[in-house]
Amino acid sequence: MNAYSVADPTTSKPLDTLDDWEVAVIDLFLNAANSFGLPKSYGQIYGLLFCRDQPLAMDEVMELLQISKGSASQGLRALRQLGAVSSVFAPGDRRERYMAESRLRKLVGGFLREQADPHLEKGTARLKQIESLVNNLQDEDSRKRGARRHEVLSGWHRQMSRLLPWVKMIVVKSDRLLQKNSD
Amino acid sequence: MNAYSVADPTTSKPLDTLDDWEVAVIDLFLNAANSFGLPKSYGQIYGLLFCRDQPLAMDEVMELLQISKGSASQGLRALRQLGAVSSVFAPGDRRERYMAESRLRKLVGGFLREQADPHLEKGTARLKQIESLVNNLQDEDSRKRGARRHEVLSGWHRQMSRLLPWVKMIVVKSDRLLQKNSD
DNA sequence: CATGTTGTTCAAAAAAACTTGAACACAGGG
DNA sequence: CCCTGTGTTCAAGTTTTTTTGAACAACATG
Repeated sequence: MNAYSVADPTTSKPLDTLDDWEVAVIDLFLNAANSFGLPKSYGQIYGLLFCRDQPLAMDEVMELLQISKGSASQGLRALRQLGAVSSVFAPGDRRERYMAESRLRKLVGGFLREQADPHLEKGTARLKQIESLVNNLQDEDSRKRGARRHEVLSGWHRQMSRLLPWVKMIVVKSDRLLQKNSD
Repeated sequence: MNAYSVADPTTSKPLDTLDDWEVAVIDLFLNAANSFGLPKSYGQIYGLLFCRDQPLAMDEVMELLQISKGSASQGLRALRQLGAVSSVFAPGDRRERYMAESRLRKLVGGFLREQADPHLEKGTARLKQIESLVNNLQDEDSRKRGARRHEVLSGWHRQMSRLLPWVKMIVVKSDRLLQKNSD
């Protein structure tokens, strides 16, 4: 047993508790979420669903992870938004049930679409703003220095824009080389 | 003039204040640092140095950005560690002076080396731990499920390990295509 | 409709991350 | 040696982010 185990002996069926390896996987995703700048509860929720064969309902997620209704609701929404989680309805049950997307290319694609792409767009606007501020400068030397910096930033922006499609493509390519579609 | 301008009229030389475009660039890097999971002060410091032709000393950074000694010291150390900032000594001045690295491939390389590589290493250890926990399971079906999940995670880990060198290479390649070495 | 179930929202509480500044260490001069 | 300029450290304070839970909306069901 471990910290996530449910104490109540009347609910001691395996699916109501977490195995030790599941706790380890959940913790792995908790840390991963952190390094991607996402709340740790998102990582926990994804990790839990990732471990399970059967989709889970929100109250089961709350119970197993010992998190609040609010966290579960917001986490599941964000994960669906990222394409990391999808939902299904079991016949005869009004509750929505959630399962993890475990194809890496989908996860990477969703993350880049939601996080990187918006940044690139904002970057375009910011670069324009900087350019105009630089052009307003009176002093010749200052304007030249500003213009050089603007060029460097534009170059970075261009390269980043080129890089992203490659990142997606490489993941797909590895995917095919491995002759699987589940990673 | 802007929020970063120094009020004291006795120090009104251009290099003691920030141009509007510099403020915009600093803000750009502030936001970028945030999205890379770095403290915003790191972004500000890098942004300031990026704008300048001449290397700045720590007290100049503090003054221009209005940040504390501690932030400046820690920020500069971290940025040097990342390879984003290098230091030089001007003759006849005991202070260390700092300048920004503006070659994208160096920045990306340093970031990946300091952030991604350690994660991959920790991942290897975690995967071993998970594997052993899975192998300890008594129940046949549980063990099988755990083993499948471990395989998926190992596959992701492998793909990520392969992806990183490509990311570095693509940046270098663009670098050459552009026939420049300053971005 | 009244009721129970499911899920969302959001203000307040808690936790985490960042910044500050005073104390400290170190290195040259004088 | 002592003093001054430079930079680091870290406990405490501040800010930001995340989590919580009670109130609320939506909806099916009897």
